[in-house]
Amino acid sequence: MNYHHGDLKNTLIKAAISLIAEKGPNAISLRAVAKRAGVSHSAPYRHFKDKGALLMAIAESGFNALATRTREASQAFPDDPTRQLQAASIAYVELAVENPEITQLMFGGFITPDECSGTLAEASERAFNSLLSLIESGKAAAVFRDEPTEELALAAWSMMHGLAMLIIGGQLQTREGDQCGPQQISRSIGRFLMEGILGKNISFSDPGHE
Amino acid sequence: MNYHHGDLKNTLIKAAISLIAEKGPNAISLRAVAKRAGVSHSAPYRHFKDKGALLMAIAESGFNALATRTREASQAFPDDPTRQLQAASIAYVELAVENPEITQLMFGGFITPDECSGTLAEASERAFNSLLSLIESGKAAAVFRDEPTEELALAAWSMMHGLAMLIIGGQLQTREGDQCGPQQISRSIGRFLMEGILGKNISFSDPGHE
DNA sequence: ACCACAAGTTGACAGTGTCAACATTGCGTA
DNA sequence: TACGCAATGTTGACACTGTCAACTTGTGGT
Repeated sequence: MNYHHGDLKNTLIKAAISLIAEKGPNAISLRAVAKRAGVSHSAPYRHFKDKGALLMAIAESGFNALATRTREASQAFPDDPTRQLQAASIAYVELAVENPEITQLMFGGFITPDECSGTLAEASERAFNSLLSLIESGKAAAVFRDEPTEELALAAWSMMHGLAMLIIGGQLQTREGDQCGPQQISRSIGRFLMEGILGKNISFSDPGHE
Repeated sequence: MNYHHGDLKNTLIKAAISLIAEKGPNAISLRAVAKRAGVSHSAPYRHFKDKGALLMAIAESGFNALATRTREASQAFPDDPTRQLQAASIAYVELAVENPEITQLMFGGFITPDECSGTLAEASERAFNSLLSLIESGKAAAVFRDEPTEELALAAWSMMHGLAMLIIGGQLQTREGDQCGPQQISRSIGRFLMEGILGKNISFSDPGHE
């Protein structure tokens, strides 16, 4: 094949993602990634400063995926902040559970904050900002409680993030006997959050049926 | 010194903990641990099958610490399930934030579930069971809502776990400008959970003052 | 006293991240 | 068209890591 690959950077990222999905984020080697990409062991250094830089690029794509997926989910319910929040919450947990290793890469401490590139922080920022504006519109519509937006948003984020991490970490395997899938679990525990946010008893029902 | 160290196992664990606290859980080497313990590079293999076995022992001690600390915190408020839950929640987040690297070790996917020793699962189980009984007593006292205990417990656990993980991961560094400490954040977002669990507006106030 | 066994050491091996030196290509410029 | 340079990929090397086999040194039970 060509001496010059042409699009090695993205090929490396994809190879790394597939390897991470197989062996976990801490068990992959740069050399194995290069081999899977069909390239020599130190070719990656022409595109990434470090092994960490490659992992950061993957984490960044993960944050972008999270941002777009939650945004899309909430956009399915215009003018209904409650369902928007429900849908975004469920989408968050679902995406995380579908890609456990990448989620661990994003949040598990593999990337130190000081070497965190600006674009990564931006992607994370975007995801949180869309949640903030969602909460804002809910408050504006007098559907959500009149509390500090950051606190409401952080409460929702924390709960869904924690649920996702516990599922991924296998902490809920034995208990909660009927492993009823992330959707059901999200809904069943999201009720309590919703009631706290709304200030009244509302069911955290299936947002998939209109 | 003695050729036979006497208590090398615990010495290794302590050395590993101190190294993890310095360099993070994925950056430590078994050889560095051995060196810090003042022992040869493959001495650890007389006490741990693997590098993973050492990490698992540390994680297990972490789960035990979490279990005892949350239990102690809740025991400070006998016959007041609400404050018990508050205190346990805050203690959970505080301990996690005080030991970020070990928490990442425990929940960040460094230990695969299949190689998870039974004693580790037990320690994790104990922590969750004490939360379950806490919720139960709250329901029995007609203070908590009459909902499935597992769901209530999971809701509380998820929120505090997620908050801890977000803080540790540095995701809340830039936003939430006044980094007012884990206690304050726990309280401010725990309010919404409490209202959902209690079914009425109650302040998630400082449990430290009686 | 002695000896089996636990506990620690040494040396080796394959992998890993990383870098320096070298090879190959494609593109802009003369 | 020919040239030369920068970008891209390769090879070889180095220190470090996890792990194992072989060896050494203590220690407790008979």
